[in-house]
Amino acid sequence: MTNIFFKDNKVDVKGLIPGQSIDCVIIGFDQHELKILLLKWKNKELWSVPGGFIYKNDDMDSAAVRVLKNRTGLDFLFLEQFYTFGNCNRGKLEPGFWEENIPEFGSDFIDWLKQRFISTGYLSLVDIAKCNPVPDFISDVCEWISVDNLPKLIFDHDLIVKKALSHIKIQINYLPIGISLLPKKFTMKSLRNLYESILNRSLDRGNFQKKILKLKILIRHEKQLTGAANKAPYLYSFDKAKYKSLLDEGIGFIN
Amino acid sequence: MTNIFFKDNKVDVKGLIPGQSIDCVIIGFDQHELKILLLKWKNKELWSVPGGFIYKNDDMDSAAVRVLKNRTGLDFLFLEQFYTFGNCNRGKLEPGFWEENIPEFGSDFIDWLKQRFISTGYLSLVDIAKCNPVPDFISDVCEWISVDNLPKLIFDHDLIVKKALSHIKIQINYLPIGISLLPKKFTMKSLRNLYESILNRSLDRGNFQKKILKLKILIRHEKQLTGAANKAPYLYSFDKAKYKSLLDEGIGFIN
DNA sequence: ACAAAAGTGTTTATAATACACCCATGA
DNA sequence: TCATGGGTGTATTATAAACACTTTTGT
Repeated sequence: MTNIFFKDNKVDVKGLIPGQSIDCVIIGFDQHELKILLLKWKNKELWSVPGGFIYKNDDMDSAAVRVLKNRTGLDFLFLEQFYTFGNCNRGKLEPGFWEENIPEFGSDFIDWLKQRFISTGYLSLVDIAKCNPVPDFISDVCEWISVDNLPKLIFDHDLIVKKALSHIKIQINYLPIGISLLPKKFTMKSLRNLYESILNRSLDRGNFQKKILKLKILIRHEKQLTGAANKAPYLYSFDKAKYKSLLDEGIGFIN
Repeated sequence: MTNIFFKDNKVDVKGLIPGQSIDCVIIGFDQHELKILLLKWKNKELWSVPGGFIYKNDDMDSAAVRVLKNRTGLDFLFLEQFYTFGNCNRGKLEPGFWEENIPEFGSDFIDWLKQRFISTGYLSLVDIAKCNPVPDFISDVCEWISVDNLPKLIFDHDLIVKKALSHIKIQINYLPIGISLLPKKFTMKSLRNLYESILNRSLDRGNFQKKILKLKILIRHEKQLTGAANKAPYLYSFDKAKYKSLLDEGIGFIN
């Protein structure tokens, strides 16, 4: 639990910028599908994207880094702002929601939560295997959920997730997709599956392989004997330096 | 002058969301170059992008529409959010700046202005000929300035402009470039010049023409006799319906 | 030997690029 | 009739798409 804005066991709201929040869409890739890190609210069948607030002497980006660190245990992740959600009716809940669900945090905090919030959405791409998901003060579960099978989300978080996913799709050639979402060593099939999941269409096996090999950003390693009755695939890793220098002009092997 | 938050000749700050602002990068195209609508602050050699604040019962998008309307006299323009600027040191000015420059607005407003602001940047593309630039309460000039020759800008407005221009460049195939920035009828050369200005490189004349004609979004009109000693160019206009249906998938004639 | 999936090659179609050609215009 | 810029065509190259062929693996 992030406890930085707690004081005498009550939430100290004074140090926070009012009316402004951060929401992080944290994306991972698990074998064959994209997943998103979600929080399940205590005693509710209601989920949300991890979020947080901004300190008065904090850059907004730093606040996003903090949220990410608190939920995943990870630092130095890819993190990028993608949209700010500012509709005036975006935070509506049934009356008494906060009082029922988090009475222990005190009425000052509850009043504070009831104000209108403008929230800036951040996108992060992470390797699920490295993550250590931790619930926050308002949730009891923090879990990877398939983006194809999302539960009921609070507020406008379904919109936030949708925007984030379309951001990834549009920016696919300019985001560190492979290097952020895959483990250090991976097969060509994994990499292709990843791109197929994001684009939501199948890509020709042979052409995909040819194109990405031509970019010279992959290092080929030993074969991986899977035990299956077929040819074993090579393992690959990224040449980080080449990957990053290519990223600026776009890793344009998909159109 | 926008006077909606004035009351008894003083600025009434109560109705506004504190700490949150809008900045509009309004882009036009004048013959051969991209221009941006800037405000010159009273008695200062200091310019800024038009901005404004958000009412407590106002969507952020509506606030941006209002700013645009107030500065240009125009409604129904292309307007799109592109980034939110949230560094904690982004509003620094020398001490006494507000007191010296706008004492007439009262100390409540000045105190209010001194708080930290998180500002969301909006991009608008407009036809310069249709605009009627109007200064706001803090400026005495509202003028189109070439983006290649920007004056000293206040706060982080140079960063805001830079981000907006790179946004246009990256999103070029998904923005209503031609239809927003050009007059109703235009020559092929104007259209090409526009794209060249945005991309900051020259495009082959023949290929450009062939590609855009193949999209079937242009309607050819009468020739325009320029008085020059050469073949007269055709005038074109956009087929709005076809243009808009193409935009979703990207007007992809530039790579 | 066979099925299955990996790695690579081939063919075809499409698109990008460079630039050549002819035409209209006013001096 | 000449220079200038506009409209269009062509040859070349590069890229994309479809899919065929070969290789490796375990049964």
